[in-house]
Amino acid sequence: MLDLKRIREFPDDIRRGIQDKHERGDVDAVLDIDRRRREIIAGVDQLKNTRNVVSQEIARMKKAGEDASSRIEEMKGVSDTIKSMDEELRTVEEQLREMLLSLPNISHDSVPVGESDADNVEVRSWIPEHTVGINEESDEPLRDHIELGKKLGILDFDRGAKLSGSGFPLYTGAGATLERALINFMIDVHRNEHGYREVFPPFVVNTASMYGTGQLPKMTEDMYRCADDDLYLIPTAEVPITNMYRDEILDTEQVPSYFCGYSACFRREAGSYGKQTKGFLRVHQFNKVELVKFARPENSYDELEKLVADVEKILQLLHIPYRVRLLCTGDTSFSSAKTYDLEVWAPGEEAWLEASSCSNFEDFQARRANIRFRPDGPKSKPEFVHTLNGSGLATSRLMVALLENCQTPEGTVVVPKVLQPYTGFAVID
RNA sequence: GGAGAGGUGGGUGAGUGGCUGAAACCAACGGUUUGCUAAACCGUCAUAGUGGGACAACUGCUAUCGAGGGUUCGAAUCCCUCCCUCUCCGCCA
Repeated sequence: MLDLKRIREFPDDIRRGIQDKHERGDVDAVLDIDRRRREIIAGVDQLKNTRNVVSQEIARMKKAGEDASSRIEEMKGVSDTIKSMDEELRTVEEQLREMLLSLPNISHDSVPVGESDADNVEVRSWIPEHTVGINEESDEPLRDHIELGKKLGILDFDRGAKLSGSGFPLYTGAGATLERALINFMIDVHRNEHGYREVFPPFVVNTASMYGTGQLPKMTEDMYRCADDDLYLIPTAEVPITNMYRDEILDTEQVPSYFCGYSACFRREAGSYGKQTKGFLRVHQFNKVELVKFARPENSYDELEKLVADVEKILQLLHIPYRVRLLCTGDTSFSSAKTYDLEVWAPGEEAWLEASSCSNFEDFQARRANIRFRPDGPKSKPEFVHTLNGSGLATSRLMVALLENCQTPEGTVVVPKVLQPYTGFAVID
């Protein structure tokens, strides 16, 4: 949610920002309704004041044994007016809130203006000195992850579909072990080397949480919902982890703080059928280790760079080639002010796959979720924190890259050194 | 699923219709005292909206005692609905 005062003061900037982001939002309507709201407040507060004053007087008169009936009669009318004005105010504020909730975050100045993926800017790329598998010298054609998965008996898409439908992958044998190893490895690196505190969140959350991080109201059709309990399956651990501190004021020393946590992620991917649906590329359930930061506003962009570096470290340790791209305004998500995507190279697909998205939301989520902190000791006035998060990383896409990069000409897969303590085996064959 | 209990400020916890935005205590913060620490004492100690003011200091008003509605001149206090938490029993991983 944007700051209403900021909209009042710089309406043109907001209009342009919304346009750059290719979102919709009627700034003038917001300003109109805000003006109306303040009118009502001015009037009704005045009336409440008289009511309070006169009520006190009535109390005093009664105590003194005087007759207060005329004053009481007078106040009946006032009370009725207050009631109807309060009702109108509530309606107006609800409208305003809905409008504000539907306005996107505005991109940071450092974000290139652009329309789509084509306008994203590659910031850097990284290629390991040596590959884990052996593929460059061989004449054997590279296999893709589906073929590898089938041949090695580690991914069973058909039976996954039998259980739940397409897009619900089933890992078997060494595949299941490898998946678990990846998760544990990533959490350990972030916890032990990057200073993140580990959390294990619930996988379903209530609507307030979904509003807090910005999934609601816009992404309703993309989420799985348990209608009987009015709970949603989380599309990312960002939701529960960021919402841990919803409606709280953090102490000075609690900011910045870093959290990492694993969760399964559930996405309906409505409307994307037919696109990249084969194998692991787009699934309804996947595993992800998420990084979340609560940062001070003045250095949240430094925190974003560090966050990206923390994710890169994982890929480097796994010897997986990747590139970092800065998303343009049009490709940046609704809630984010600035986003870097990390894309891993999948040689079997001959494609870059988005495996991580790292964003600074500034105070957009914090304002929605009402997460504040005292910037300068226990007496200082609360301010909204800046929230950041990034996938560190999503295992589905990572698994594709890993299998395809670490395959041998014989069709086996070499497990990267750093994962071997977690898997207990060095080769999948 | 059955039966109960309860939701008040950072915490504990008073408060059953009007000088209660809310006692008291603890924590925290500032200070006095002190060789240092401790103790003691004094003081400060919510958030938001809206207006004045230089979008300062400061200040007026309004709101907030789980949420919403009702009764009343007036509600933390009475009534209704909902939400949440806890305890016991049953069932179950």
